[in-house]
Amino acid sequence: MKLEVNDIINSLVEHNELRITDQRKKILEILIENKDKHISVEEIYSLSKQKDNTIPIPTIYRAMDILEKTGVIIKNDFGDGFAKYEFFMKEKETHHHLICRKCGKIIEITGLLPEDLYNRLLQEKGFQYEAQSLKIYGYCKECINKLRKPYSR
Amino acid sequence: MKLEVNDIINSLVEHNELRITDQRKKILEILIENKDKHISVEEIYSLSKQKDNTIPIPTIYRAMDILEKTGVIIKNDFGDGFAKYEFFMKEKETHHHLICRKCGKIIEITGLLPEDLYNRLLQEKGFQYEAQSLKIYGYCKECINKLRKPYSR
DNA sequence: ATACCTGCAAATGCTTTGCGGATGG
DNA sequence: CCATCCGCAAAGCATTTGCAGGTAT
Repeated sequence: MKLEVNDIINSLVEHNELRITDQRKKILEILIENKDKHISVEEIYSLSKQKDNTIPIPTIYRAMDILEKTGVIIKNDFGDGFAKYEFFMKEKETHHHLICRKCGKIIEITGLLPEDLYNRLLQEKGFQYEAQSLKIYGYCKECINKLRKPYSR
Repeated sequence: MKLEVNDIINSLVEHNELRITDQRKKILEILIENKDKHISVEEIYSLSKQKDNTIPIPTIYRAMDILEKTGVIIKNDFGDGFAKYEFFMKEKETHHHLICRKCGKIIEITGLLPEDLYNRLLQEKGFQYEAQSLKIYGYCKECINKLRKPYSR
């Protein structure tokens, strides 16, 4: 764990002009400890508070911007008002997200898209999509039965 | 045009307990005039100002909430900070959205998903997705050549 | 009559910014 | 040494809400 943080940090320093500070190290630790989740700035803030020292919200935002630009994390906006971040693991299979409109639950899925979709979109539309950037909204198992559908033409 | 607005209004009144006001009529007109676009509250506000009377922003938001709940419009969050609305046309083929991360352009696509995906997700994940709710982020033709990709592990 | 709607101002809540002081390389 | 970063307070900005008066049905 500690090692992985340092690996990333060394790589960052090597390839970029950014500096390594205690705050950024701690943020990276928290991100790695939660690498299977989608975590918000608020949650990172709380977790830093539970550890020794608290990292102020603006500092976290600034760190997230840099980590995103350098490809260490992926920023997601699932429409619930909080940006969500996930640690990027190149080893992990490309996945996409199902988002429940009611409870906000995120379900990860793989193998959803046709194999040739990337090339098809590139050729037909000139559009080059990002891995993991696909989102589908709807309702999860638990929420399906709690719905009302008032009016439709 | 006028007719279509009135049809919708009559249908709304019939099936719901909501009231038809001049403001809501005007908003519906604007939505229909822009039925091929994705339009923001701010744009609706500007367009109402160009017509005879100006509809205040909070009134527009409240109308949009109701129109969305009743299925007349679809609300979209493309991640640029503004909710975007499109008039729902049942005649139109189900479409999805490609969103350019750089310029914000929206490209509509159809026939993207495998036919059986809806049932597969329902059975495998218990997830019931909304038609038209799929989004893929990436870069459009025009923006692809203006990019930099700094660091990747 | 009365439940619903409007319009103004003010509040919300996530995110960003300005700036003086601190610090990594 | 000095460019970058931190931390605090304050600002930004889309969206929401309270409330008093208005309107549709």
